[in-house]
Amino acid sequence: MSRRSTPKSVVKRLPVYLRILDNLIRRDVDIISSRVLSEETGFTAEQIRKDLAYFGAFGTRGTGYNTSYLREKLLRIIGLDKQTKIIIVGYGHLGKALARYNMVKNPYVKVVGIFDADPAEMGAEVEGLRVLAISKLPEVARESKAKVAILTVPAEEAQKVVDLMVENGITAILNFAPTKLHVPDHVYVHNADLTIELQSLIYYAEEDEKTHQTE
Amino acid sequence: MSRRSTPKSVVKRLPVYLRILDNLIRRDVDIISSRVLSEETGFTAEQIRKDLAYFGAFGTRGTGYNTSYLREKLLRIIGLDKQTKIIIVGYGHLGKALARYNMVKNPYVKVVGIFDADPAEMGAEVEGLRVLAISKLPEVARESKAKVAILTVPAEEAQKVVDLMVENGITAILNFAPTKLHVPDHVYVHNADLTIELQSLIYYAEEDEKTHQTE
DNA sequence: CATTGTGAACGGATTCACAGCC
DNA sequence: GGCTGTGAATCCGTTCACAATG
Repeated sequence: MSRRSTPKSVVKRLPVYLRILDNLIRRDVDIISSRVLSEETGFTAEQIRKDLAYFGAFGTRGTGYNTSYLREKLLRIIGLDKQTKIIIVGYGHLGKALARYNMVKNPYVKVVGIFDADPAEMGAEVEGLRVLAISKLPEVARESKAKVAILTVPAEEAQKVVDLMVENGITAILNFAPTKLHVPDHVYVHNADLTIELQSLIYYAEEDEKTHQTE
Repeated sequence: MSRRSTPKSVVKRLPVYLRILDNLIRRDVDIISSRVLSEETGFTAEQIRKDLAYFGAFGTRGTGYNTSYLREKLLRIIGLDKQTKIIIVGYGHLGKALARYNMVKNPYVKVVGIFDADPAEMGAEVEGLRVLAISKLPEVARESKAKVAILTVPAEEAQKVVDLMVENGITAILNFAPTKLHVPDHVYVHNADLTIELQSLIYYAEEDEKTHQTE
């Protein structure tokens, strides 16, 4: 299960499969074919089979995939089999929303620290967690051994905060700040600048093009 | 400037260029080379030249690109030369954040309607706009001629809301709901399920892989 | 016999290498 | 001389077609 070389395009689809499987299991569906998964996800059946085969042979020929078994495998592959600790830095509108968002209430993820530069927000209680000054980040990150961070600070402060995160063991960052982050090679950054997502959407707004759902 | 066939990969990068140009112009930089744009964006210089050349020859050989001129061109290409009207449906934590987010305060975009199913949220004032019942969506969408929508309702309600949007002229949707949307061919959906983005990030959290910033 | 798993073909996007131009 | 614009080569991901198998 070499993480090293998995195509990014595959990794992006794995959580989608997981979500569908969670739904199917909740509806007591035991077996699912790549064909039906295709209908639920919008990806082609071949692509789904290739994606899954990438990590091993999880299906049964002639039958399909066992939903619970596949779910276990996917949890393991993604790294959600144990609860992931994350920190949130930036407690503006977006940081607040994310802290309260379902994402963070689901069983796979646990927020272990929320930080902000603005003293006015400090001390606020969110889901039993106090908002702390950024100066407390090193302590919390090190003690919790959190590896994942969500960044929603203003662009001007982003790089400084990222340097601090990286120094203290963070290796994966979901970046909402509208700026390119510079990080060492072992750190993974996923940019999710919502302004940019909205602007590329606008490009398509006026035209009558084929539908292409993008993740 | 055929919108019809532009590669999606190119479209995703255009707003990034725009953001850099805005910054450069603010700092009174007149000329920029693809090399420097490359450093600012993380994309290769060749790729940037190809992307821009896709829409015409905007640069000057031996010199570079005029920042203001290129900005004008990009605004036109993306469709931001005139203010884009958008609606936001779903006024939970995330919808609230987005309504107040900078994205929406920037000059390119104007929110013309905010809707929610929950009467408790209705009537709330956001930036001079009242939160309305979803039953008012058709009227507002038609009168404003808005083409772009941001969707942050729960998964169960998403499809119903989308059908209503599409009936009333929406052609581009930024979907935060964790579900696949079914839309006619002329409607473009961009999925931005934050749970999924976080989960694919977690995949990378433990490994020591090369940095690959993704947009 | 239905459905998975996969080598081969294909196509789209990126990189290379250089011609064209200021 | 320096930087853009672009055809050719390459790389990577998707689709096709089918062999493998419960």
